[in-house]
Amino acid sequence: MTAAPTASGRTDGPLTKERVLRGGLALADRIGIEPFTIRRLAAELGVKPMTIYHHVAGKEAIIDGMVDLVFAEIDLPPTDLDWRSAMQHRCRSARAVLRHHPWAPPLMESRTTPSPHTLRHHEAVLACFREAGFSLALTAHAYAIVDSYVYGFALQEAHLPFHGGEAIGDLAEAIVAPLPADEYPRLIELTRDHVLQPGYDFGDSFELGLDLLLDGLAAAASAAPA
Amino acid sequence: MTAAPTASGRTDGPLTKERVLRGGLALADRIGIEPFTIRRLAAELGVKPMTIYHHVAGKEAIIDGMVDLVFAEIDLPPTDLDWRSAMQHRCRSARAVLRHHPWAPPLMESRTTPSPHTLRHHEAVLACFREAGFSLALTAHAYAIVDSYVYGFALQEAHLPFHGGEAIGDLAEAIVAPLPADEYPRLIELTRDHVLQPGYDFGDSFELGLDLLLDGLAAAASAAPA
DNA sequence: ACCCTACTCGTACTAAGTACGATCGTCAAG
DNA sequence: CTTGACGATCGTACTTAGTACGAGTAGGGT
Repeated sequence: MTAAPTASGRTDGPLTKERVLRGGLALADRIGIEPFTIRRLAAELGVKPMTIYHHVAGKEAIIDGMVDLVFAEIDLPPTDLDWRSAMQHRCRSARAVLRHHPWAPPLMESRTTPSPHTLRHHEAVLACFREAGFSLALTAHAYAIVDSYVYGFALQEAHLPFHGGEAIGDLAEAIVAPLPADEYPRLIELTRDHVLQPGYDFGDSFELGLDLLLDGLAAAASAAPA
Repeated sequence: MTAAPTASGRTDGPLTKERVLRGGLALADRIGIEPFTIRRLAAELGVKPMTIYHHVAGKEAIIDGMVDLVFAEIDLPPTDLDWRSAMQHRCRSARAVLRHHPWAPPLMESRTTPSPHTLRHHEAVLACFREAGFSLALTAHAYAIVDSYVYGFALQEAHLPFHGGEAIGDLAEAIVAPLPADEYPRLIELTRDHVLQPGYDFGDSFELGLDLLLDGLAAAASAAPA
């Protein structure tokens, strides 16, 4: 057992599971999940590939651990707010976190072995709904609906080749330009007259959709309370 | 020699791009996208691996083509319905299609080279909103929001190890049983008293969430028309 | 008969995951 | 100080996968 794993920002010393996972997170953030390999992670950590296998069971275990670290970054719904504000905070946090880990969204729902932070997160979200008076059935619906939206939005955002409303022109232009204008008029119209206009930001849609869902859930909850 | 070269009964004739893609679709539906390999696809098609490369550019091109086939299966919003019914129909169709191709959701948004059916689909969706009087800005929002929800829901559904409300018990039980009851009370409560109850179906949440979004968009559209 | 073209495939190179066993640093017991 | 045990590290090599290269083969047109 490795002693003294206390320091969080330590870069030297013996390799630990912690350092493997944090290194993996940094590497995936930098190069994405597809070219993420054990060999590259080993290079990132300054060790040889097989060294890693003495701290984790394999690549899958590394991915599992990295996903759990991502869940750990997402704020839980604050317990001192009304449920709507709390969920809004949690969903905004999730989106912000997932923007920094674009590789994560497709993986977060595909892990079948639950990890501690993941479980704690789900527990807190469920508690938020239940303590607001949501029935079990409505809680299950709300849980599925809100997560679908947040992950789906994050998934789309992750695959956009631009961020924050700049540098969008190149790609959108490159995609739309060669299209026959008479075949895809709406697509071209939207791109040229809206997406390519200054100030456009795909992410602006997030708040609107989240508001629609939370408003709708609030109405459903008051229509059929516990 | 071109006729029936192999013993196992499969469609004969020379290999075509069409047959490669359809075979890939069938293979991915059967085994998933992770173990999907050129060699396995070749075996599925009754051919040697390198033969495939004379019909498609590479594995990426195969995935692109398969994703486009999936888009082709999704109904376009019918033009003879009001926009809300049309979008509802399109979204239900999308969900139904994606349930048959659980590997597809994470890939459908990551293709940067648009294919014909994909473009036609997006064009039709945009036309549905625009012809209903949605402004460009609201159309962009609606497009992002609805797709986030549909893909996110499909993504979750794809990773559930059960379908249609049966056989859920084994896994849910196996996951929840070893959890400390005092640490995750809400999680256990929801699982035991709702998810494991007869008649529960995760997919039932889809309609509710879709209704909330479409209702909200309708309100937004009438509040701020063209 | 001859060649052109399309189609198929054998061989082999590269990259990646990882099992096996050797090496090495460290430290307690003698 | 020596010794031996143990955990961390790594060299080597096996396996699977994508795919480049070029050889064989079958029809079809001249």
